[in-house]
Amino acid sequence: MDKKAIAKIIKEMAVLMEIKGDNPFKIRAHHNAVRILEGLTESLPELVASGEITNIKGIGKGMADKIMTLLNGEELSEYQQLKDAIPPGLLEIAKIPGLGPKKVKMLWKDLNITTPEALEAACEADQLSGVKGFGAKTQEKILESIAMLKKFQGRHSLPVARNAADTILDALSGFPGVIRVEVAGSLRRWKETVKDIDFVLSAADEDREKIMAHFTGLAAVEKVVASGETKSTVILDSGISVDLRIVEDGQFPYLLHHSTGSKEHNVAMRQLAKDQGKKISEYGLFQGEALIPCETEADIFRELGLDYIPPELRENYGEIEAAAAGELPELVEMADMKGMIHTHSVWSDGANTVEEMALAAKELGYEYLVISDHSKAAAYANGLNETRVKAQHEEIDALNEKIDNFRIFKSIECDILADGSLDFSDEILVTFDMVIASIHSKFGMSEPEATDRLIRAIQNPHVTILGHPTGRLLLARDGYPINHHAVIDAAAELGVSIEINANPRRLDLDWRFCKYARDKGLMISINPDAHRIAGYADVEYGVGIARKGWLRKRDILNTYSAEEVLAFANKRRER
DNA sequence: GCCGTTTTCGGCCCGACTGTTTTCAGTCG
Repeated sequence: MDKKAIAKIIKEMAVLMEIKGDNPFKIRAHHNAVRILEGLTESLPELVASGEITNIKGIGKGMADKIMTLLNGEELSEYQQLKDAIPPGLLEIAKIPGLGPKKVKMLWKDLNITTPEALEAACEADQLSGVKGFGAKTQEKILESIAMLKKFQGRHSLPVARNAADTILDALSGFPGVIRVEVAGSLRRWKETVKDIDFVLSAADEDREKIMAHFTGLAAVEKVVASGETKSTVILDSGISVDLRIVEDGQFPYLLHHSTGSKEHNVAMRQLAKDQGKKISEYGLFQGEALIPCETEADIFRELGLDYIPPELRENYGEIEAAAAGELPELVEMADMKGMIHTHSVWSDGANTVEEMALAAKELGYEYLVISDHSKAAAYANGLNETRVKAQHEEIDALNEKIDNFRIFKSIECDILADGSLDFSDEILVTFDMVIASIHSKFGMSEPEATDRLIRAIQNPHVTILGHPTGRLLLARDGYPINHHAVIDAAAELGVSIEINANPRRLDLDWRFCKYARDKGLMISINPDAHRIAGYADVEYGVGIARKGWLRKRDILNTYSAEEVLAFANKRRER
């Protein structure tokens, strides 16, 4: 059983224990373990085998034993007992907003409701309103929640969320009485998908009501879920839930920090404050009863003895310790990006000509463009055969003559075949300035097979960059399973770069592996995979994810000049 | 279930909103 499956089971155990009514701290320990597993970059079997796993804060002997049992494919008796004791449909019911473990248990014990379908029927038959703690309103809300869950998957892609957030931010920032307003939450932290959007806003007490009314009355608002003096929640017509919290301006930085999260970062920050004899909440940083005045988030961090922690890093994955030690990385920025790598043209499945793509990149201030159309195996994408490759190279040579102060590199997004070989011979590959190798077929592999396939591919000396390493499509399909650890080690060893595919549907390499890759000396490339000029804008998502992964300018291939990038490709070929 | 060197037992972050109450439990972030 792999890490992902183990995390899923421990998570399920936590929910089952909640419904059962177990010790809340035991439950929290399980939730913590899930998060640790999800963020783990080291090989789980190795950590367990060496016993190192119990050195991870939050994993003790008990949890290590559970993990080991599952890892060995053995049955976990505690899990089986929980499953035997609690009907499986309750797990689905627990996902319905507004229904927590206590109410789920009550539905089960009092009404014998154990499936979402039964719950829906019971609501329609008005059977809930008589149960203690439930009422007509609750019943109505459950029906709405069930309908909403059916309509929307619950998470949203970054472009959908950012567009919605920008629109609301515009509407709020110009409104009378608004002093400061910012997007917080997972969107500010650059998570790869978001569940909702959080706004924090400062205003005088007397202006709150009209600002709240303005917010809940916005054209994009489909439904007002909750509306209070300091906090409101709405659902937009696009299906995203949006929270707005309002405080007086003096509290703004504390609320911004609190609402940005992550939850785990906040818990650790509160503990840190407590250790220093202070207390932090969304209302302030306190020494005893006295507020420690802070104008900005940076002031808050400074008062706690920390460097400013950029929102992207606030996941409690070591950023607080690094900030205390003055060892936070100087993160890569959009302005550092010098070239567009991994782009397509009309030669394969792109919408613009090479010339149009080049002129647009130049216009945006970039110094070079790497054109990497699909190779012949990608027939569905009008992939290039050997003859057309030659013709495209002639076109690129001519354009390089014609366009001043700009460089177009000849490249190819070369398909990795099932056995790990590439679909062009070395005689053809050598004619490219650099080669991106990607998998586009035969996704149904086991982890060892897929890992081996990728490593074999990058062992070809012509390969410069590994494209979208897992092939995942966010919110749509999981990638093929790979051992990230092994692939990153191999790439670092060979001098091959791995891309962060900046398309917001991919964002693959996952940010959780970036820091490990960086520390292995791997060069990361932030690539738009642009199929049209507008696709260049996706680089911003890639930079956001790279920042989230602790990457600095020097870790990113396309922050280097055209000559340096070419040198990188040539150096790999010489190895 | 995890943690810790003034602890191996006794803690474990904090507050708003809702609905169903008439003072609060449950849920959420």
